[in-house]
Amino acid sequence: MLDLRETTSDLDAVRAALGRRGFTDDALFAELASLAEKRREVIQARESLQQERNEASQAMGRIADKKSAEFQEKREALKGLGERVKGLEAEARDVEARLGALMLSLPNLPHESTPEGLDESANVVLRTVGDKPELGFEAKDHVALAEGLGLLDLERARKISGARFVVLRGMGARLERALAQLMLDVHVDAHGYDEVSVPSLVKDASLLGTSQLPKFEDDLFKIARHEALEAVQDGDERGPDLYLIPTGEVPVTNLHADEILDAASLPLGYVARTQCFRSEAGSYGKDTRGMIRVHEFQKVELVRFVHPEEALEEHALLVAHAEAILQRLGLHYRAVELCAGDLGFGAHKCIDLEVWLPGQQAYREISSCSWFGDFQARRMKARFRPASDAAAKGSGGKKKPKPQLLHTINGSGLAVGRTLVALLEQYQREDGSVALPEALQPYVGGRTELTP
RNA sequence: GGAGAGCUGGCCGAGCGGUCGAAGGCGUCUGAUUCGAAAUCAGAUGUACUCGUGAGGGUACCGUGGGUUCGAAUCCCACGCUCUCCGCCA
Repeated sequence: MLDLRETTSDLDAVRAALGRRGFTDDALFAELASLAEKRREVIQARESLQQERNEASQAMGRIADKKSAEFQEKREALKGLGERVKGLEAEARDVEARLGALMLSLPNLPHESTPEGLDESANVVLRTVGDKPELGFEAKDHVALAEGLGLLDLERARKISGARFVVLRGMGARLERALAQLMLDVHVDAHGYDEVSVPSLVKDASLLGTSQLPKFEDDLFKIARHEALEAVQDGDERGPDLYLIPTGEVPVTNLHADEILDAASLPLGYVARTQCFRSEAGSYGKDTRGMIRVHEFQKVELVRFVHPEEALEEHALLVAHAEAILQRLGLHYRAVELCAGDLGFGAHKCIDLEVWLPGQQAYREISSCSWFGDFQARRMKARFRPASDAAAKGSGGKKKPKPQLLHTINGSGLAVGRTLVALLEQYQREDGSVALPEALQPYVGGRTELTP
């Protein structure tokens, strides 16, 4: 969420910044401006009436004899004041709720370094690492390879769960496990992240915090609990209130919701392997084959909580951490800076890592590393207290600095399933066997290749 | 599934219609003491909104929403969340 005061005090700047990402809605901005003004008026009216009520009631309290005629008289005189206060309170709440809903619907402002452009064609390739493997034969795709090697059983996945689910077997299952473990080990031991193991089901408030809700409910799987179901059947408005996480970002980022952290504890870095669930509504016909786009997959997620002044460098650092995995595995990939129009809803700046898939002759996203500025932190109320700095010391002031919103950064490090796909496709041999990179070998019992 | 308890400031925890933004403790900060530190003593220490150039003023917040009342952290109702015990279960 954007800051209300900053947004309304310079609405044109916000409109221009959001315009960069193709977000234009004049009616919305007009309503925002008028609601913001209305809000001030109502707040002022409410507060002055509250003050009147408080002063009168306190005067009542000071009258010793509650049975006196004076007391009775004053009480009569005050009847109705409370009602008027309540009326204004309700009005203020209504205005603030409408304004809040509008603010929640605004995406984040792109960072100044974010390239111009309205769709992915304007994304900028920052660097390409490694080379496309020269196979010398026609590349098979991961489905053909995996089925040839007995790693993948899509038919049975369909039987037990339906389309867009995957069953891995034998070395397929083991490779998934090995990859996740390699990733976790590198991030913990080499990059200094704290490993956490977190729930796959979260409350709506958590999804609101990381900005999957309220706008992207259709992308999520909801869990209907019995009580909640009954409430719905009884005509109650309340819906199910637990969701399957679409990414580890949600539970991990919300670890510090509603907290005020010590400045000295920053930056904080967490890594988690989680199951991820996506409804993939609206992606009919896209990537229907194999394990590129499925309802359930594993991902190793990196999340950093950082000081705003260090955020830009911290973002680059997280990208480097994710890249390190690709490099250890010897996978050819490129880093792409998303243009303003391709940014995710909450992102301030975003760099995608795209791995080369010979079977598709295309680069495919394997990690998306976003810097959210204070967009998520404001929704989550995740703050830190700055260290008392030299300025305060010099002036002899002993005021504690005010809490300030953190910046959040996250990215996959990496999507496990897609890493497996890339591995198979890039290391494939003409006979359908697949070599295994050295870094992975200790995790698969020393095996150096997969053979049919 | 059954029974019960609770939700108060950075944390713990008292309060149970007006004098309560809220005792006390812990933590933190400042000062005294010290060669320095620990210990001790004294003082300070919530968040947000709003008015004001400023100094400063006002308002809200004791899980959330509603009700009773001149007045609610305190009473009533609903909801949410957390916890405990029993049952079931990885």
